[in-house]
Amino acid sequence: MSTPRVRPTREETRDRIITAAADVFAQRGVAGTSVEQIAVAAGFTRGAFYSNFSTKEELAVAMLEDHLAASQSHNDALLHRQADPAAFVDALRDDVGRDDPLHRNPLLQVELMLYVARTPELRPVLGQHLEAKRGLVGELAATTLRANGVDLGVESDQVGMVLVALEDGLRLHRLIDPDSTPADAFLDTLELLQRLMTQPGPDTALRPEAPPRRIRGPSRERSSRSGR
Amino acid sequence: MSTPRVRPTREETRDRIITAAADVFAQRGVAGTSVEQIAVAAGFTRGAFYSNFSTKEELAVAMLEDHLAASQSHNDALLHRQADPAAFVDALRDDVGRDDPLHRNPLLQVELMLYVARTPELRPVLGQHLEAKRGLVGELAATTLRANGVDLGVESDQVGMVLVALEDGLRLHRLIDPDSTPADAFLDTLELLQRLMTQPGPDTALRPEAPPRRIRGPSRERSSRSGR
DNA sequence: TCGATTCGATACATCTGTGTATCGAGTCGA
DNA sequence: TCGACTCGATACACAGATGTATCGAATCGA
Repeated sequence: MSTPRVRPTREETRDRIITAAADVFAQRGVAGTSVEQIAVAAGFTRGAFYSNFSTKEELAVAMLEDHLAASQSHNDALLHRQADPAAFVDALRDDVGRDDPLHRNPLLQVELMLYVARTPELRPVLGQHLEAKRGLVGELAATTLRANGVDLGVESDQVGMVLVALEDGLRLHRLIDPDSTPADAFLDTLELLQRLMTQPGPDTALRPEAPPRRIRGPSRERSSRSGR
Repeated sequence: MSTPRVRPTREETRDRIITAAADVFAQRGVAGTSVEQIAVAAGFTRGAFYSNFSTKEELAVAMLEDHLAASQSHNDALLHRQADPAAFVDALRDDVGRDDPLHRNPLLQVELMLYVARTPELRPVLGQHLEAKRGLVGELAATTLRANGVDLGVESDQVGMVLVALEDGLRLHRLIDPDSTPADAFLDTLELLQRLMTQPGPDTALRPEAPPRRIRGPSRERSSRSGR
């Protein structure tokens, strides 16, 4: 049998603190959270906190770096396994059901972005990540469009910039009004754009056989895609 | 001669406090700012603050409402004076050089959005404003497209949702890396989209006579548009 | 000009948060 | 099993923030 642990590993403690802090940061913000609140949320006292981190800011940085590393490796995997170049939207759809706790917490994501914006030495870190994501998304989009014989006349990086900004903008607005900004608004918009770009020109832009697609609305039902 | 005021009007004091608080909130966040810091930034003591507001939160709400009112009336004016329906981008371009201090401070805008997101009773207020802006932008876009004989097959509200989200997303990313997210990225993207939508179909999407337009880059120079 | 009132400054009591120093139980190697 | 070490809990000293009570100068009406 395994050793009946009474005291958790140092790393376990550290992870529990980070995980708990993620929730509290999302609720109250980094500045609005005390070390005590973090420790209690993790089931410890401040002693445990100061034994693992020297300041709240150090914890915030660790949390950010954890997330960026996870996100980065996820994105790399996404790019490499891209078998079907036309499945652009599907590839991004995989992004949704990720395990990373930060990824599932839009409030925390925005909070950390704001935190980074106010911390000059962190900006390059997130900036690089942002550019990488733009590159990935832009490349996926360009590949898809190219496969359809479309040339937008803009660099893929710029397409990436726009799409990633759109995603984060919708995320932000969803914090304010989830009803008017459904969770799948981004993916649905992607599909719409894809259709518009690979369609005949303006004169026939309205295709009767493809009824106007509702972006908003109860499109919760989604055809369960096969494995992977 | 006018009365040599020694003591500022109550309203002047209030406005000075709100204006000063806007700066401090942008720098440190609402939660990270003390009442003392606000008072000092406004050139007063805490006594003046508590004489005008009962809590920091009340000040934040007042600031938000001031901004929303200004923004709303601005948007209304924008809609009514829309003489040329094709000048969609130009209409929005007017939005840039506005006097409203909050409008000129993207960090504060995001900070307040996050503040609202965490304050349930404020969400409907900002939510309504968001929907109004979506409606305005969507309507402007739809009008422009209609004038070009384009029908996207989506409701204008949804176009508005996407465009406003794009604007805010770019704003957010600009906080992290202004170099890779130029100030005019949004307007340039609008122009690009407008061109794409009113262009011939995919087969001729690449128009040699219109060289690929750089969204990013030193496009700082902008042809000074004639008055109004 | 004189009282009444307004409003910002000052002083005070209280509370919350921080970081460190110390303690003690748990863990691990020999 | 024993001793050294690790790490979280506890206690303490200190700093900063909050809100209120009080004071006094500026303003306004008569």
